[in-house]
Amino acid sequence: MATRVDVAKRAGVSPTTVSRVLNDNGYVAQDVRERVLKAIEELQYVPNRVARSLKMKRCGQFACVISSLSNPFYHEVLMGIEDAALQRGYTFSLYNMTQEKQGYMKLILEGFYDGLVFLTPYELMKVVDLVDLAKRIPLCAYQDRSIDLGVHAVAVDLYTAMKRNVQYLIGLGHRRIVFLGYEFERAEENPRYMGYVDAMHEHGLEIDPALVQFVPNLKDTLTLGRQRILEVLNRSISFTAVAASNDLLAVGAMRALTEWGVNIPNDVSVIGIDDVEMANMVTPALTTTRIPKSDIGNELVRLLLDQVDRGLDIPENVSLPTEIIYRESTGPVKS
Amino acid sequence: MATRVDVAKRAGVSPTTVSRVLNDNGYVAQDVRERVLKAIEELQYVPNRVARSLKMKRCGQFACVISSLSNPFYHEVLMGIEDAALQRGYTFSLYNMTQEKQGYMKLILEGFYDGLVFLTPYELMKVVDLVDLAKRIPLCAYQDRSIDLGVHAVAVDLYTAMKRNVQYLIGLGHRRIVFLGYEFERAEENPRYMGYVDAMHEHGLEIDPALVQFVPNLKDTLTLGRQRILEVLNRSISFTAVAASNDLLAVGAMRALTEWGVNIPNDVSVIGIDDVEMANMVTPALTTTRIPKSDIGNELVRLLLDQVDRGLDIPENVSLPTEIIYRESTGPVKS
DNA sequence: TTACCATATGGACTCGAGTCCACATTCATG
DNA sequence: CATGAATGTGGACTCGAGTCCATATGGTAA
Repeated sequence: MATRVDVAKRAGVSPTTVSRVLNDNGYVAQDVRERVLKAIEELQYVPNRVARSLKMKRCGQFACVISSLSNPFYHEVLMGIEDAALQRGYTFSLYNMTQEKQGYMKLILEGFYDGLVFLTPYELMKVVDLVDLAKRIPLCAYQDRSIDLGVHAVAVDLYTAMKRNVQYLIGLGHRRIVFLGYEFERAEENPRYMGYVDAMHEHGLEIDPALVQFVPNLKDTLTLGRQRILEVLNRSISFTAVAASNDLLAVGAMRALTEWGVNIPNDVSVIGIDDVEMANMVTPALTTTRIPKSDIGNELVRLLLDQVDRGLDIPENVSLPTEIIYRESTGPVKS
Repeated sequence: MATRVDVAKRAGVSPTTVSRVLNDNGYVAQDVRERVLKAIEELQYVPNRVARSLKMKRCGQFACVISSLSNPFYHEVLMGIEDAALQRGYTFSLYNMTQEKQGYMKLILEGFYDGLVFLTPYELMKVVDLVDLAKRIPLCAYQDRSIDLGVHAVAVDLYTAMKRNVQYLIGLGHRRIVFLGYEFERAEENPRYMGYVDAMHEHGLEIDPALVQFVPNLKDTLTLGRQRILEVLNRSISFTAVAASNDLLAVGAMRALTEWGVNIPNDVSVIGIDDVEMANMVTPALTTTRIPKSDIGNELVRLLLDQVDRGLDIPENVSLPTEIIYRESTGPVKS
């Protein structure tokens, strides 16, 4: 690999001048500039980013920690991150981190990254201790809880999202609505569950424990959704709608219903949250609340670079809006 | 951030000694070692990987170029890559590259990566000119064609995979078998298509052009699969089985069949290739040929590090075995 | 003519860690 | 006791690029 010195020799100038040409600062005579550019061309010279990083104390790279590549929700977020990052000359590394694999945390602190994006469930953030980490490296996170993480964060208002979904179902005449979602240690930190509860209460509807189906926060979301609804069906609990916490759970629910010969949406309506690609693929197409996933990615990068460039210290919290996408899986209650 | 010099000062030794303690080479007195370790602990010192990389001309990182995160096939490959890489102390950056975004190629050559893994369709590899690129940086690729890329590559024998699938269908009594897959410029470079053709011919079956359904190599594989099969159904072309080139196409086909009220596998059998997670999620569960995806990731990393560590120059080609996973979407022809 | 400023170029130091070499010790062996 | 090997430590240079400062030339205004 050719270095700056090689280029300088070939062009008959000093390395300093080569730098000036490359970074376009300081004075360089036109003919010298051309000679240097020619030498660069001939030697196929590409400046060494490692050396540059050492000097500049900025390496133009950040790490992105996720915990499951197979969750399609994160794909679009990642695309948003990549777009925003590359646009500003940043690249990013992907860490597929789980509770067991935290050893890699140290790798991340080795100065190879200007910042860190956390795209993992809250459980993992808690274990890692984000606040402490943020003291050592610029950091931001996406989170789906209604709590203050104490670090720069992007969130969407899932409380409103779920509440709106349930209100919509109630508006269609549904009364026996199954909640399908994750269980948090503290219910009040669970925006989706609270949205469900409040929407029901505001319409004078009781919460029937039999209709509240919690699912552990594991990999196989689709299967888990199917299992919960199969159980409800097996226990002959009556219901006319399912409000799922995400699209994978909703699709799992749809699969269970289809297996039982239950028609969607004539017998039971199903609504999700996220609007992943699959939501528009299944039959019937899933009505769901769209989360602006690539916007989340963009905001995460913006928050990160704000810290890197301007050294912002006070944690900023961004909340992004959502909207219902009406498709075929929901309909009025048949009398 | 504390540096080696800070640690040295605090421990009352020279930076050289700190290096010796860290890398565990050369002689260090026991009490000195302990003092240094204590200083490291107190200062929360982490060696700077950028500086180390500059000196060592090895940065412990490679880039992985893919062209679609949403293709679930690559997830497991990526996991395999990550596992193998992190195990050897390497991290990797993800480049979600498309034909339009090749500008990033230059970023990759800036010495920030020890090697490059290509996980993209052949079309992109061709445009980028892998052979030329391989002269500048260690490189390896996963490919799904029966051609020699001229660089280190991992492949699976898709010809045999498809041929075995079709033979299996023929063994179940099927004669009118739809081929659903991508179209290559040269058919002889299309292992899946050739496998289909040869299996048919070996059983004395003609290739009916109406049964050969090519699909452009675009993002929305699932939808495209559905569309092709819907068209076959609309044109009242008779068939009793679909041999799809991958699981997404197969699932798309299943969706089309279900929409038409065609029973799987009683009326039509469907078989795929890949065995992505979704294959076991759909109803009925998809019979498919499993491709050892995480093994592919492992092999790719091995090939890459062989080059980095031992400077292997002669392109090595690895081929991995496959097997049929029998599930519910295939069955004998009903008379 | 002198003074000053814009233009143009190179020297030398720096970033943080690795490493060769020089220089002290200490210890065992002939 | 002398010699050499094993042990222990630090100085100085290096990796490749950025940048401050010194220097040189040309031009213009006082």
